[in-house]
Amino acid sequence: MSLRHAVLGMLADAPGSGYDLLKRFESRENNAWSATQSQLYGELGKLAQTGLIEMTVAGPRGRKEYAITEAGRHELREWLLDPVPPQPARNETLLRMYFLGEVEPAQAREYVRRQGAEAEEQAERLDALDEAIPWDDSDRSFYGRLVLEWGKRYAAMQREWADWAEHRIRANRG
Amino acid sequence: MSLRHAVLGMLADAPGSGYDLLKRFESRENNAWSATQSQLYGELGKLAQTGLIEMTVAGPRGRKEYAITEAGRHELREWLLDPVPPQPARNETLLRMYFLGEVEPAQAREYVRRQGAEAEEQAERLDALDEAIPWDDSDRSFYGRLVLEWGKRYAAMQREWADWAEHRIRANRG
DNA sequence: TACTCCATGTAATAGGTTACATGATTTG
DNA sequence: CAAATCATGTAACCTATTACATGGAGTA
Repeated sequence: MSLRHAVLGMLADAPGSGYDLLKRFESRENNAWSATQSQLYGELGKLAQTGLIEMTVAGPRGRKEYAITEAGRHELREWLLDPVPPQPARNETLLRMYFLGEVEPAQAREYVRRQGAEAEEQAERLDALDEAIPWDDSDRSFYGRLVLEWGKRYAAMQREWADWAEHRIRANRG
Repeated sequence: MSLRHAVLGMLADAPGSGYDLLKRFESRENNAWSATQSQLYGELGKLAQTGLIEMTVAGPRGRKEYAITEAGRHELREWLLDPVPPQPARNETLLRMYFLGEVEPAQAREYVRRQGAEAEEQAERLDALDEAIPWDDSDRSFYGRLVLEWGKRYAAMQREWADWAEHRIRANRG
């Protein structure tokens, strides 16, 4: 149940409406978690009901701004220090790799090449993001940068692996 | 809907029962996809109903062995050559990173250190797996090895990142 | 005979996606 | 005033997890 905690964490950073959080999911948080609009509003309702967050400002157009409560902050800290349960791996790109013997080597190569190209694009997006964000000395910036660095390294690893794999397919399968 | 394709792919490799596939998920495929027993049996039923797989042998203890059909193989190939839709990122470990400002620097460091240790264990598991698997010249082995290499590089990247992050926290937060 | 492993299934619940529906406010 | 953006919500459906339930076959 991590959406719950993603929301708590974001509201611990700063209060906001469902609409606000949605945008935060689309930009920064993107790297680590995602949620649909539908899901978000539902979760905000549940969190408010259980008292982990509360509505603080009612704005125009039915805007509801929420803030984390003490109970919510407590829940967030508990979750942060919990041992992370092993995550069920779900990587569709990688899953397909297993079965590429079903298609022509040229198609397999093309598939891998494309993964590499996408990783490169991702690396560029992250570099741009890095330069666009006004980093400061806050915890938010500090830990955010660690996450961004993770993303960069992940993208680089994928690109290097794709290059390697492409050559191997050419050498061994044609 | 990738479980469907994971099952098709595994049955394209070799026929098997739900029980068999479950074990394959737990070992090799582990790196890329996972499924529970419950889900698997349900999916096998649906695939059989739509004719993408068929029961070929009824064994002892109600054992039902399935094989992929021509229609199933066709579906599998189509899926393999489809462009991979962007995957919703869901990485709980990374998600927590964003919010580590909520806890003491020492606790944050410990959290990151633990991630590094787990990555190292994973690397060791993969090395052991590599040596334990009787690789041959088949497509299955060939592409399986590419996936394994991906896993090794991923584990290495995580470990290096964790080391780096740990030092950074110590230097900047205490 | 007891234990382990093989083997399949269902029900309840939770989590996630897509589509539909509606309307206010701001800006050019 | 038209268009873009802000803003929330619901319903239907699909996917995934946990727990429960049952029993056959092989082996020490």
